Amino acid sequence: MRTAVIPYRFDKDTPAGTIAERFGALEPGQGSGQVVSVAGRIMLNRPQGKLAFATLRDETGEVQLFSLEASTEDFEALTKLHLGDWVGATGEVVRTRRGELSVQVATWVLLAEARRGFGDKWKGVSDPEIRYRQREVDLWANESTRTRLDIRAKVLRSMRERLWALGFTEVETPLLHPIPGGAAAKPFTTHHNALDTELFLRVAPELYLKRLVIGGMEKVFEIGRSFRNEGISPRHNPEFTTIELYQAYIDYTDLMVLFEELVAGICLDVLGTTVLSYQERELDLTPPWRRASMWELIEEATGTSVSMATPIEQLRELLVAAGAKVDDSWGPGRLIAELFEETAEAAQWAPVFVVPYPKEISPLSRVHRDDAELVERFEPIIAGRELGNGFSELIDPDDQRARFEEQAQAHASGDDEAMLVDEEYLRAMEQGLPPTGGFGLGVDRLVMLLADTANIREIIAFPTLRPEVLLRSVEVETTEATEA
RNA sequence: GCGCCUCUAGCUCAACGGCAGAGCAACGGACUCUUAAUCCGCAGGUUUCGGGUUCGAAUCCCGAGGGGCGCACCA
Repeated sequence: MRTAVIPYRFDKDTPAGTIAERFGALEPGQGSGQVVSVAGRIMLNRPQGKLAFATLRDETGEVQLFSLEASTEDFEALTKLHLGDWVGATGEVVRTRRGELSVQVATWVLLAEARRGFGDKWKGVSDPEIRYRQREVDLWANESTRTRLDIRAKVLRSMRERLWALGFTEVETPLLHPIPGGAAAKPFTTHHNALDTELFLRVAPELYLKRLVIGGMEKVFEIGRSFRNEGISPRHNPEFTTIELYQAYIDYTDLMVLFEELVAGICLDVLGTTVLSYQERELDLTPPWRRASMWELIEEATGTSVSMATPIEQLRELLVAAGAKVDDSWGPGRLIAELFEETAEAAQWAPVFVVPYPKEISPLSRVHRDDAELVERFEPIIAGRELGNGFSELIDPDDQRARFEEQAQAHASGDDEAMLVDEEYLRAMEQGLPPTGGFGLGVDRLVMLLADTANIREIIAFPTLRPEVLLRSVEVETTEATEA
């Protein structure tokens, strides 16, 4: 290995991927007279006696390095580079006799050594253990990994640009909450030493965002992480990204339009079409999406007609017949919602807004203007999965207090996902929340659709895994010796 | 949390009750137009770990650990 000191900077002036476009007209065996500096990783190395070929890859693409013992500095060392080593190289752009556009290296410098390599040079790395735990390896070994992360970045960018264009203000609210609120979920718990107080990682930003609306921010959104202390699955990561959006003076019908337009618009920005292929099946996101009630969809799926007026015993029987558990405390609303999830939800492929929702399972939604048992809430279902949740916000502080108290009672009797009474939020509501519509959207789920992945880990750079146990005793001894 | 599947060289994989192997990477060498270059040579392993059955275990059984999938829960 070369003993030269690794430089602190390198004047890279040409992305590898731009060379083909700029110098495509060169004939085989011809030089361009143009000297460029490229930098990246050695992906393949083909020394051939007194000349050598190597494939250099950077973020933009690949280019061949062509070296000659007679004219390339430190030729011997160049031919001994390892796959994965970072190098910077400077030389004329030429096309070799065999027709490959190349940088004919005059000078070069090692920028980093790859001591570990990147797996099989042809097959790469496929072991999920390595792919998820050592994403840096996966990113280099598998091009599609980079593509998926790029799609995620484009989704976030498009989302922001579209909302900015609509006049929304992006805000940030606390991740550390004194009371977990805004969603039915088990929180992570932590502790602040100086305040000597228990804090929770947020399960949803909802309540803080509505307080900003109370404070006069009429159109706000937040894109960020929430945390739920629940199971991990191909569709669930303990930390996940959502966008929540609130706009004063609009209701749930306006929200559905906003939602479908936003999702379809993002899809158009990222993929150039609103008709995509997901898991080898066509999925058309072109608005408007269907609006349908739970009972309508249940009837379609099962042939059985149900409604909020169906006798509770019958609903219980149907749910048991569908193979689900039934809790005695559940009213008709919860039973119908469970029945829907059990029998009809997974079958919804094309986008559909399930609307309205039972009041019983919606502690933050405003009562439906036409039916006291319902709320003005919807959930968009795409490819069998909930993509989000939205509603006309509950604005009456007295009603909100009553709903919180119901939740707190459920919590006290063992439902550890039920909410608690949030006095801070109730006080804020008493300042006056105008009629407001708000929705949340699972960003990871949306990215999964656009990136065509069935597993959420594929579109999260570093998904949550059980911590790795590395044997470090030798390093610890070294450290102690140094300190002593 | 429960169920099913899986774990062999750095990577990708064979061997499936009878001497643990190949390709790539690595290491040494040859080669003046290669494209997963080619050729010669060399090295690489507590078969995830711990028990058990057996004359003999990577292989069969039990347990532990990591991972994947399904269920549950949700976005």
